[in-house]
Amino acid sequence: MTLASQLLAWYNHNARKLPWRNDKDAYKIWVSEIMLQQTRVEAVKDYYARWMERFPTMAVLAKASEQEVLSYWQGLGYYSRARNLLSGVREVCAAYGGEVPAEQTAIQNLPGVGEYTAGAIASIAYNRPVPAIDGNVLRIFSRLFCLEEDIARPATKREVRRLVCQHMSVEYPGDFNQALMDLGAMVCIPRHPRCENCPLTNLCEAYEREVQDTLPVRSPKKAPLLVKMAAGLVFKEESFLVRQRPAAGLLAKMWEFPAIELTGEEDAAEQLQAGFEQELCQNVQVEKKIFHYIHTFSHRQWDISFYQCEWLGGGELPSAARWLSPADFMSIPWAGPHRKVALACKKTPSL
DNA sequence: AACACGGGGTT
DNA sequence: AACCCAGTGTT
Repeated sequence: MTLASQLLAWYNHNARKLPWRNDKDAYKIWVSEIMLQQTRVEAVKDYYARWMERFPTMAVLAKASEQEVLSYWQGLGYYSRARNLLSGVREVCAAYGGEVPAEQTAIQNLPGVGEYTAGAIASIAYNRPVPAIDGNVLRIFSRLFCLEEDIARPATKREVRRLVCQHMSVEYPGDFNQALMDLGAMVCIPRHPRCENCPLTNLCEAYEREVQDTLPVRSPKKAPLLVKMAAGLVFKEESFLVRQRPAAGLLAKMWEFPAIELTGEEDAAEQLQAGFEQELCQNVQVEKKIFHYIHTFSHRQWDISFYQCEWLGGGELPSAARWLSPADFMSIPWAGPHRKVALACKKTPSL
């Protein structure tokens, strides 16, 4: 018996039934892999179903607008994934005759597709004998071979890649890679692995030495930066003033109620009013605070207050800003906590 | 090598 | 409250 044969035997009886495993369509594998990056399976299921209903083929997706695509991604996070997926699919339609290429190197040249995702698509959709090394695989192999170096280090990843290539199934690379994902999700889980259910304990050095709970080793993350913000809700003739965020950076191209980062000691209302003047050429009277949210990202935390404002007049709006009726609120992708406020405003436009 | 990039579930 | 997740791109 080999590692691969033991793993595949286990997989044949324990594979999870997942919506994107119903066939080997490279586009479906691609979409699922991108959605699953840094995102839990349970969170992805609903998004995947809605996505496939609206964008069942690459030809359909290629013709959709970026804004609509972002709306379908709204709430999943890491929005560059959606923008890259759209441009990647357009590239496949234009340069590859509408077929996802089968070579890992070609797949990896598509935007948003790195080594892991290219390996997953090549192995699952095209049966290419290439590894797909993600957090699950790093965790499993760090335990199997008792690797005590930080798994974030390139040297550790190279060592895992070497070991995976040495042990992977050449006959069933797609099932082998998916089996590792399932093992990582159900048995060799991050904390307190369920070794009593594992098909590989006879090969596992960490199990042998009873150190499976101490692996993998990873460097500590730094605390998120705290950012205080103020946003203004300006209502005029049945519409609210909204604007699109810049094309790059956090929540790129998503929409928000005009907001500023608060600095120093100055009064929040004063700073917000000045922001409307400077950035939007609008004169507003900041009134009372009506919403407050703490929104935590992976690397920063917004402490954001939403103020009701009275519109007193203004010049022409910059191109990124416009008046939008609450009836149209769900047609645009909202930036994080702004969506909650938009929903509240939609329900009670008067406020 | 370090950092930017979301959001939510688990412990 | 800390930790983690089917990572990729930029600096």
